[in-house]
Amino acid sequence: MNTFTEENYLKAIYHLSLQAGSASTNQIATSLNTKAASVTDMLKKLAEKALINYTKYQGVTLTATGEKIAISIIRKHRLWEYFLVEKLNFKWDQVHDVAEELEHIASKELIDRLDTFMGHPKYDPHGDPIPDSNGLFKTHELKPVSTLVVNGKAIISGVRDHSTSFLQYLERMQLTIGKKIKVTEINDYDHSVILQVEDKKIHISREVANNLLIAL
Amino acid sequence: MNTFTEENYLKAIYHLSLQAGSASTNQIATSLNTKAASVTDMLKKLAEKALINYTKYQGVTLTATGEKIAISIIRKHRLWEYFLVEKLNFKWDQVHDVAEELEHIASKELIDRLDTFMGHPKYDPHGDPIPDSNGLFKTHELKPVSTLVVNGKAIISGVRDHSTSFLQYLERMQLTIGKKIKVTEINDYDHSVILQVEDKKIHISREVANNLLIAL
DNA sequence: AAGAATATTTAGGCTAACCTAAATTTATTA
DNA sequence: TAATAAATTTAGGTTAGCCTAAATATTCTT
Repeated sequence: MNTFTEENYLKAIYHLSLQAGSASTNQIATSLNTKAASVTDMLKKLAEKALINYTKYQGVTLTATGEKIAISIIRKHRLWEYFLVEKLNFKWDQVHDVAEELEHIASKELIDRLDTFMGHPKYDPHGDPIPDSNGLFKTHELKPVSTLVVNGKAIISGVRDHSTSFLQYLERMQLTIGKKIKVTEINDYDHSVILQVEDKKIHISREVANNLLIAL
Repeated sequence: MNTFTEENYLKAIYHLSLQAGSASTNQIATSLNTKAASVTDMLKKLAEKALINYTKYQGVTLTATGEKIAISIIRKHRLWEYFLVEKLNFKWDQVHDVAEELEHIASKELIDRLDTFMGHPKYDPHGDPIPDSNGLFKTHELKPVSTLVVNGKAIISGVRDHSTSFLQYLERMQLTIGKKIKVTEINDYDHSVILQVEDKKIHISREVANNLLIAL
């Protein structure tokens, strides 16, 4: 088995690679709140264990084995988040840190039973897909609200920014997963957007429109 | 906060002290599967943090602070065991190792919500009392079956041995928590006992009678 | 109460994961 | 393309928790 720290590295590399194709030492250091030198140490170790492809100075990608582990951690993270919100009534902005701890509980049986207990949910509270027990899931193709044109309709389906403050903002604005929206106006000057949500008009900034994801 | 290892030491010291009043270096080493020299290191550290009372060669006891932490870990352990059995349908002999991991999840809010979700259970699946969120619980005064006389009646309420094999044995014999029993015979020679449980007669050894706990 | 047995502590070392500072490589830009 | 900037790695050090072997304290036995 792997240490918590190794698991955190694998997860970070997975997420970073999704965006850029590979992860650099500095990106990993930033995302794990550690220093580049520490990252280099760990990269050697993970490469030694054949969990990453690493050539000095060139950034890293996960091997098949490494990816499998990363996905299993993400599965655990998202299932626990679902549990915390749906069963324990946590708010969606309160669950991340606790799930960061819970995701390292090793037992596969535990997580498969938890999955069954909750009825095999497909998405976590933030709209991210939950891998099944074989590690399969659709890498969802969501677009930001900012890609909609006037009169475009869509359903709020995810977030690009998972920070507490953004999630709290969305909750206050009632811009939560599953809501139907329609763009009624786009401001040319600052790219802010006015949305029709149920019977309300909601004005959001360009930044929010970029970080709020939709399905059509 | 404390490390997982520190928490495990505090828990071990708590359990050992319950029996003998204090815990010795060797007892702690045995119970944590480590070596006496490692224990001595940790005892110094815990004493430094004022979590234990330690004088060289004299064994240790928990301070009030140390005990509070130990009890909070026991609360978490037992609540998780209850969850695993009652909600996820684990068998009572399968939950210990997973609970050993879960008990170190820090969030107090998590555990209090979990407690509420399950309806504030008073006992875990093995009959051990669950401390409430203030750390209060009745240190239960159960006696072994072996203290009963012929025709004595009681209710199975706990176990002294939490090993997988003992728990599996009890399950096979249908000697589970809550069952009403009556002693129909005691064998003078080997101190084995015949119990009436529901409509069955069950023959148990002296060893089992010593490790199975009852309330009257 | 002295010697033997047992328990405990000290000394010195190891590994995982972190750090800073210095060296080196890669990327950028004039 | 040379020089500067930025990114990365290496060198050397720290802490937590563990270990073995040796030293010391306590307990038991006679």
